[in-house]
Amino acid sequence: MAEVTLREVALASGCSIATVSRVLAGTRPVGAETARTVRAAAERLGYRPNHVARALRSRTTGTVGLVLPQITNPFFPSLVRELEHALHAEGRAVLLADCDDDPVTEAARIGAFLGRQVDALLLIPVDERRSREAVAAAAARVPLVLLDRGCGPGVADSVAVDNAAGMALVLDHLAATGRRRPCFVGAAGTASAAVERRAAYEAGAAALDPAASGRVELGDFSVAWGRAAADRIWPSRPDALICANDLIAAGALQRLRQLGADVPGEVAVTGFDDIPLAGLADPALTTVRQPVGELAAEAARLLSRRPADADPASRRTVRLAPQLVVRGSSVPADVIAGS
Amino acid sequence: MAEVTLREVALASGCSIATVSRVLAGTRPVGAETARTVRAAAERLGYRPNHVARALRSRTTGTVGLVLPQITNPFFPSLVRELEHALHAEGRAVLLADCDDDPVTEAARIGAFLGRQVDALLLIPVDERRSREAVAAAAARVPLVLLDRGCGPGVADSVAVDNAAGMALVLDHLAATGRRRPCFVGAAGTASAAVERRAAYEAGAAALDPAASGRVELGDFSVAWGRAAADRIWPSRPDALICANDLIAAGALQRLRQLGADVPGEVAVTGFDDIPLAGLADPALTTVRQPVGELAAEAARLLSRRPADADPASRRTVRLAPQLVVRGSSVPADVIAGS
DNA sequence: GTGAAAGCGCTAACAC
DNA sequence: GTGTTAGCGCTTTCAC
Repeated sequence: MAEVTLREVALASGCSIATVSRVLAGTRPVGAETARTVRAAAERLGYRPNHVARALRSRTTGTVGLVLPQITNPFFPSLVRELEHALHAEGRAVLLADCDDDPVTEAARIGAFLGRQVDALLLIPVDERRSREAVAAAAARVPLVLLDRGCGPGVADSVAVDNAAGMALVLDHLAATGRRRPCFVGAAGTASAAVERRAAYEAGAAALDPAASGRVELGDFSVAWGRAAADRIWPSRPDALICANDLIAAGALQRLRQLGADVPGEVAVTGFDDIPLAGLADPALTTVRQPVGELAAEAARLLSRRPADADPASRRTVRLAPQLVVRGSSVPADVIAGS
Repeated sequence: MAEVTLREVALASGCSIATVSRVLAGTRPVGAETARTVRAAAERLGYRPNHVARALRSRTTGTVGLVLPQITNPFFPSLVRELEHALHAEGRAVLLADCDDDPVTEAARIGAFLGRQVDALLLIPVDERRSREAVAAAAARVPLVLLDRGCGPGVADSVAVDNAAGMALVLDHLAATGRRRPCFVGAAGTASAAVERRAAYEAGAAALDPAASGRVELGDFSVAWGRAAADRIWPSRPDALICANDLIAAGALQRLRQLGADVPGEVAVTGFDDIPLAGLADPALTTVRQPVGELAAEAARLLSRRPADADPASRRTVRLAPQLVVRGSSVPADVIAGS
């Protein structure tokens, strides 16, 4: 199984190695006749280009590092999928790193990828602050796009959903369906999703009820917190629980039903992200779908556009519009079926 | 940001490139004094080895390709996580491919990885039969380990859970808790998990009830099928629904409750895999946990052990023992709490 | 124990 | 349009 090299194809087709390279890589114009001969020889010998040699010479590996906090976070798999497809379509390969939600591990993985000469990095930072140093250092070396979460202003290009718009969609929907006593169940901390979604709730809820902006409970982005929050909040009888993500919503929904609450009759529950679990809950969760495919496409576009040494001042933040998905947790099933 | 190379470290430390290489790679014994000087110079200049150059010369990239059917399948993320950690611990990087459940895409991704000179492939085949050709071809070129699913006998080394043992755990548990009229809800097709789990049910169920082996309904590994199966089966009042995976079980459980069934009072429901959803269902699903960490460790071990041109006849299949996780869908909550 | 030299397979200048 | 000539940065003989 000795690998066929350019040299052997050149020998077989009677021209130089450089010409063969040009034909096969399409780098520069080549005579039609020669091209045909070369291609035939390459085909016949079963030539497969050696990407490592190519990378060494051309100083570009065609490889992108994808660094994420925890692949087991249910929102990430679909994002990974879209990114993999978008990048593969451009002939690039994806190196994957899972950071175990730890900034130290994250820094190590970033370093390992840089050592492997990735052309660019796609990164969902573990932490708004504690990831910043490693991210900034990496962004100085290769094009780097932040996804889904921010990492401080001006650190790198970033692509994320428009959290405020998503929250507004939810509030409009609840207002339109007659809810007047909403309550927000969010996450504490500085993560951009947590902060932005809460701020948008506070800004928009006053339209339903002057007191609504103050009804905010903060925990973390987990099912367990959703359950606990339901226990705390239900005695005050809100008519809508607006949760900062689907995990919280799933937990809240489950506990509300255990407490005997009628969902959506007495109380609506909404989530955010539209992870697979959202459609499986009972009743299924009304939620905000992130435009995962567009996020991936936009991230890929930013990566290829930015030259290696681009001006840091030109950093861009792209915000994409989310979509409201109405399901049974906010509206009776017959209404959905009838619409 | 000119990269520091061995040459510069050599110049700075007053010895040859070769010596520097030997010190930094630890390939061969080097004088203690020289080593110290070299290391200091490398440190001071901020030397970072270029993996691409190393790969070209040493013909090993330190890279493993991980090819899977669909990262959005909820069983895979935790497996990917464990594999990434196990491989990173050995200094290897993971190239990820998502095949969209399509054997043609799968073959393309395998080819792309081979072109990138991966040292080895870790592969969860899309299809028992339609993946075989590409897998066999790849296995002839690099060490290749099949994970979770088989791909025909003797095609490659493989690591998977012992499905029969898992099914036996479920049947023993149900028998011990007094169930006597079980029914199996599985998946049609030739996928090894589908076949092995069904066969194990048929072999073991007769101990509970001579007629049980015949009570088998086959669809696919989805929530929707679980719901449909519950509709079909509930009229015959089984006292246990043994599902081939957690998605089926989640669907069946949801529908059974909608039909007014008392779970676990009237009927127990069990799953397989222990995906995150299993713990979130209401009541939480009794299921069989795959030893994900061990699967990953064993796969990594097989990869590093097998020499490139190993004898095809020495192919190994490793089966790892699963673990029963008893939750509320098969046993009343107070029993679990009290145990 | 250390250095000199020869490439790994490919692409990029530079001539013609 | 095509060939010739240099390497990319590293590891690895082969001498000493």
